[in-house]
Amino acid sequence: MDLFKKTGKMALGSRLRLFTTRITDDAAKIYDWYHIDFTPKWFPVFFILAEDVPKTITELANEIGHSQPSVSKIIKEMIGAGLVNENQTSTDKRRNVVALSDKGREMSERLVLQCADVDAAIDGVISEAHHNLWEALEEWEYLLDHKSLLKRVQEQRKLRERKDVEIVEYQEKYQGAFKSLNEEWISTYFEIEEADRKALDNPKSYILDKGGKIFVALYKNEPVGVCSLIKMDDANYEYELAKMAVSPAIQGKSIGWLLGLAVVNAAKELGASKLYLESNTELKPAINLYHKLGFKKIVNRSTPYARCNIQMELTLIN
Amino acid sequence: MDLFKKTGKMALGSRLRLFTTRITDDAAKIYDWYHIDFTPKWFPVFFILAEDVPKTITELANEIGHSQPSVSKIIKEMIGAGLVNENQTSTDKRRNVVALSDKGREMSERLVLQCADVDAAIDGVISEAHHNLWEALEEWEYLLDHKSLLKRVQEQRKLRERKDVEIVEYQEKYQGAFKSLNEEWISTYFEIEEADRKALDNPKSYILDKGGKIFVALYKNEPVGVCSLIKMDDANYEYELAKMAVSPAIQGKSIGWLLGLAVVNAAKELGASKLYLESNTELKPAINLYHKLGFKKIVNRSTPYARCNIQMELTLIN
DNA sequence: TATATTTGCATAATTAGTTATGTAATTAAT
DNA sequence: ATTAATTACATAACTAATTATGCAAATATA
Repeated sequence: MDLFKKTGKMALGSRLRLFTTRITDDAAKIYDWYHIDFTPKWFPVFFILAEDVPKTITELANEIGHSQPSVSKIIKEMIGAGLVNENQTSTDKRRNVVALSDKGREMSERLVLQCADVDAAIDGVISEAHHNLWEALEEWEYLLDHKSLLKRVQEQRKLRERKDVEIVEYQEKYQGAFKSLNEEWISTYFEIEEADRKALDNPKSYILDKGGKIFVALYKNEPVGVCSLIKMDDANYEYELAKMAVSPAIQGKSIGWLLGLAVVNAAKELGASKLYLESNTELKPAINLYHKLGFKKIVNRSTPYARCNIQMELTLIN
Repeated sequence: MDLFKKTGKMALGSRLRLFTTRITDDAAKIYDWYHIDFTPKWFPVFFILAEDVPKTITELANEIGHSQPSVSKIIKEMIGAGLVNENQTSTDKRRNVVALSDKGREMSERLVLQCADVDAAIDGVISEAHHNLWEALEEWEYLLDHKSLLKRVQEQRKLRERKDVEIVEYQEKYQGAFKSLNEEWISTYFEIEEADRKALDNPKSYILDKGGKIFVALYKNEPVGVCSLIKMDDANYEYELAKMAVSPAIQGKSIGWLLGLAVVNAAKELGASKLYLESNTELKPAINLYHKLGFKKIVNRSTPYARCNIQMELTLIN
């Protein structure tokens, strides 16, 4: 298929499907040529039963990796072909214990030679090829058991998007973004308070000049998130993490996490021993993020914000 | 799947099927995760249309290697999803020319990033694996185009069966087989004649002592075929190939061919320049075999056998 | 020009699997 | 000893492909 040279690996599934039908079609022809009245799809079930241990439908399904109804149907067909007997003795009347019939056992013997020929033929292809398909399948099964394709794609996306994300220090030109990003989420969930307005309108005098810091997350060079480290006027805490805001349009790119890390690192560099924050339990993703950053809930602090119903701290052991 | 360690390569088809569904299921989850309303089975058709050249149903089917009804259905679904427009201008009213809609083109752009991530993820698996699945598939497609799996299995069977076949020179103990194998086919098609009886009862005096040879084909050490090289008493021909008989139970194992070769080679070794035989056109497989050995039909020879209606010769250019 | 053949496609029926569902038999829990 | 939960399995409905079939349009042929 020339197509797959162009599509890239995205079409792996399609390519596999096409290839699989090709192999299965040939398998059917092979049974035919050996004058063996047999269907490729019976093979896995038949193979297990050829070990001559009676099995239930469900046991067979588990061993061959099919669904139970699939085995149910296959067994029905094989009974029709006289290869299998059902309802072998069992005290449990729910179970349908099946085993090869005499005709089945006889067919099993006849299949041995065919199996040997097919095995040799496939080994032939393998030896002609540079890349071993059989081994590759085994490896892929193992690797995907370990980490699914979905998971791997998710990681790739993160990796790609991280490349587009940059955390920079505040500059005058980001004042608009600093204000609007914060106003967006505050007004969505709560009311904007006087304390907010002061800080958002005058970040320089209210945050930076007092010894705080503001970080801006740029996505493709556009500001999409902000977070500040605010110097506190308190005996217990020197710094507060506050005014964290990420554009809702750009969720799932770890921007909150990166901003949080930047603030925590800045606090460490400034020699802070603890970091404080206040928030609201309604904001579940935010609380989750704070937990991930290592913050723990504390109690009994006063706050100028009405919306605050949870307070947290992070101990920075340098 | 542990099963496949036991079954051997015979279960390649089953293994591939299982693996394919696994990949396809994950692919569906991936589209989902990207919030793209798309089905893996649309991908090949979509990919072709994304080149922005309108195509007919049949053209698409050929390019992606599906049947025409399959594409017909896929297109119907994609029209339903608003990704494709049908009945683009065509003078030929049978043709259904389809192309991406604006929504389809937009989706194509969104898919680019996802494709890149999937590609990278699959490349990741490939780099973790020792055997390259993608390359292996490409090689197998090529190798099976060149020679099908069926053909390869047929060859393996021949090879296996040849190992059980041995051509040996006549010994006294094979006299019974020499007689009965010949009597079997002669009496099936014709009458046993006096000339037959003499040679079959006394191979030593009638064939060997006159400077001829007899070869016996053993299958698993049992005599299943015979053929003789008989010294002739004729100005034109020194040797005749005769009394070729193969047990009907053991057809298709090239035993006739091997016996014929043995006789021809013996004739060459004895320095014969031509080899003669007579037969009956009723015996089509035999005549075919003689042709394959290089014999050509000749005319106007007398023969002691009533059943003979064709005569052939082989020129042995050493 | 009329007729036969070929082509393009939709629709129907089939295949080999899947989930979803219902029911009887068994086991666990009160 | 009931009742609730679980289990084993068959059956039904769905899925993504396939072949088979039929019909209209276009092309070739007489």
